[in-house]
Parts: sequence; structure tokens; C-alpha cells
Amino acid sequence: MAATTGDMPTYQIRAPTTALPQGVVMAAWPGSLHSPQQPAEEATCKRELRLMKNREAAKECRRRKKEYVKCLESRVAVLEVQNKKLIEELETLKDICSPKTD
DNA sequence: ATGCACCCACGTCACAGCCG
DNA sequence: CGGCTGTGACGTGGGTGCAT
Repeated sequence: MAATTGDMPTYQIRAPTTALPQGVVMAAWPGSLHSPQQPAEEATCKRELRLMKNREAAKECRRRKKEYVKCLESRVAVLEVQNKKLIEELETLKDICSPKTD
């Protein structure tokens, strides 16, 4: 289904583990202070934290992917110019080397 | 003005792979 | 092995251009 292995795009560059994005505040809540009461609340809190981190991860992932695609597009442009030049050069050489039929 | 098709950015879920 | 992270897939909402 999703995420076929062995075909990881090159834009996937492991960044050094950064802290939470700006404006994101880690919720310090009583349940996390080694008192296992309110397990449901802890689960909710964990889930929200996970969603928040995943939201940011998805944004960053898309940003990197866009950058990667841009990079590929500009590379295509460069190669197209290069290819055109080589074709022109080849035509010129053909003209020079081919015997005149007249 | 409105309905429609298309695009884009987003949030979420599911999964793969990595790391302690 | 369990938790964490990155990413593909999917659904959704807002913006835009176009035909009617």
C-alpha cells in the first residue's frame, strides 16, 4: 500500500533533530510528573502532542519536497539547453564532414 | 451571479525504517 | 522491542479561472 521501500527520494535528508517549532509550547501537565493518575488525560495529551509534531513534520516534508522538485526542474532546464547545444554542434560537424554531393 | 473543474495547502492516518 | 520520525495516501476547504 503506502510507502514502497527501497525507493526513497533524495530530498529526504535527515536533519539534526530540532526542537519543537517556534511558538510550540510543550504542555507540562501534572500527570507527567510521575503520578499515574488521569491515564485518559495523559493519553489525550500524548495524542495531541503527536498530532502537533506530525503536523509540523508534514509541513517540513512538503517544503523539502517542493524544494527538491524545484531543483529537479532547474536541472532539467539546464540539461535541455545543453542538449540543444550538443545537437547543434553535431549538425555543424556533420555539415563539415559530409562530402558535398554536388 | 453561479456552478464547475482544477489547484494548492493543510491535517490526519497508516506504515516503514531508524535508534536507544 | 517500543517509541519516534519521515513520508505516501486520502479527504477537505479555500482560491481562481471559465463557461453559462
